[in-house]
Amino acid sequence: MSDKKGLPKRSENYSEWYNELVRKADLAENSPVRGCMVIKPYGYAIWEKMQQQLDKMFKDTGHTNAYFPLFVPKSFLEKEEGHAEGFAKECAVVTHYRLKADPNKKGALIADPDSKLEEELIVRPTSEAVIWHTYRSWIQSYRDLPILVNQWANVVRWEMRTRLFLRTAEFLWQEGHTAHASAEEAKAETKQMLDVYAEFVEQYMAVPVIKGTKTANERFAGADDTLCIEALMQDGKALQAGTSHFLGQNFAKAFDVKFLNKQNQQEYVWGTSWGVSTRLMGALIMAHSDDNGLVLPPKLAPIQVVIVPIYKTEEQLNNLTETIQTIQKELKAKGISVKFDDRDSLTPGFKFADWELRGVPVRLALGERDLANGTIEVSRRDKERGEEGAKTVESIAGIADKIEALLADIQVNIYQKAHNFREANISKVDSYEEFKKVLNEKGGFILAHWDGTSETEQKIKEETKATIRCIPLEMPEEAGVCMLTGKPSKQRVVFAVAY
RNA sequence: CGGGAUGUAGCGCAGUCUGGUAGCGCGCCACGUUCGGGAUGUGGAGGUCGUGGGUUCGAAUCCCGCCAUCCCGACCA
Repeated sequence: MSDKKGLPKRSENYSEWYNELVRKADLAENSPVRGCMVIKPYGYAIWEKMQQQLDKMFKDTGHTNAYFPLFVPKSFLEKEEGHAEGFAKECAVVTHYRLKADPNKKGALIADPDSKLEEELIVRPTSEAVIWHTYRSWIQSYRDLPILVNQWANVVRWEMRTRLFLRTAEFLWQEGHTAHASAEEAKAETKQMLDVYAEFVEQYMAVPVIKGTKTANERFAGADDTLCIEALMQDGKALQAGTSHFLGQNFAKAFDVKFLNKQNQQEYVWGTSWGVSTRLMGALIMAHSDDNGLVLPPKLAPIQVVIVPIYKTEEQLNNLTETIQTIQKELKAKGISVKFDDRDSLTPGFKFADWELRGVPVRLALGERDLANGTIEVSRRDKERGEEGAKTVESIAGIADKIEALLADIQVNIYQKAHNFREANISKVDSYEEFKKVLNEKGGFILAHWDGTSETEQKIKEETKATIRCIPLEMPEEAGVCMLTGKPSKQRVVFAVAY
């Protein structure tokens, strides 16, 4: 037993635990380019599962995929004022299209001064600008609407401080961009996609979220309204898991996108955009994992069941292999992904720890003893080592049905644990003193009254680092007074320190 | 962009003060013994000491410049 191979404890250093976990579970690593990451095969497999499910949900709600270019002419970005201001400080800019040998230094390359671009190209920080420019030529009549398009892409935002998955300079995401003939329809779309995100995060990632509206301060640059889902991490900090924006007619006006309505009148198009990114990976990791490693919900685990044979001789392995392959076949028939870990030269103990680290929901261990008894050892990852029910011995007969049920149970249990944690970490406070105290000692979501002004929000942020995560959609109205200014308030809002 | 620190084997580090054959742990390769919770022994491979210059008989070590990275702040849907 050496703890050199173990993770730091969450309780001792949460952020170091996170960093090490991402690395040790083979999810991602830092790249030679500052702020950018290499997503490793195992991490990418999880992202692919997320993509597949989300993509299905988008298509089920009538959307289709398309692809727009990586580069945005600078002039496009200038068109929507709020949008330009919001992103200008973090853009990668392409100025040249050719390299040449450096005359002053052998073997070195420089940007060829003769290849300077007439107009600089911006690596997209988001695609509203290119897409609305394109929509201009796609839309003439109300008959061309709505346009319901999504794209899977990478974007670049030159962040000062980055962390694997949570904030990287380049990240993968999807961005939906829709165009509608009326404000009502666009608003309904905005809400619909928020609901899709919430369903995905809760049902598949097993992470409970609060749906809400962003305050003006936190709103997307160029939107009239931003809806979001907010999740709570195990260290008491909030993570914005997805956003859906009602763009009003802002981009239509900036890019002159009009349509002729049924009354034969020109009208500006109404827009929405919505996105989730590889940051969801961060949410998934932080919401469920423990000091032994990753804990993955079965619905998103690339490997749902791993089988570890326990043997001494090659002959013993051969005896086990037959039974294991039968079990493997039965599980696969049920659509369960199974890995038979027959790596020689690694001890069972090492494999147990290794698969725990990688978050595989169910582990089966089979040895000679089991074979003689017709049994198999079943371990569930959602319970900690030694916890009641973490490990059981089951009969091999009918094992596939049991595992299928177990996977479903794990999915529910993981959600329930995260939900219980969040409920235990939502506090209602009525004074600023209490607010600061709870924030310091406990963290989590804090429900408090706020007078609705940006000044108050700003002041609280400066003094406590907590921001208004959202004005919740599904919480009863309640009269009260702002905890800072004492002015009247009709509803509590959600405060938290955020990632 | 301010403050602090660090660049030595794939990874983590010692060696630098006081210049003199480049080391340790993990990992890797081979073979043996192991194998029901992170095994172990023996042998082996692997290094432009970030980079450019200077001082010196001799530089990882001293001096100057540059580059890069990390941490704290500022910044951040």
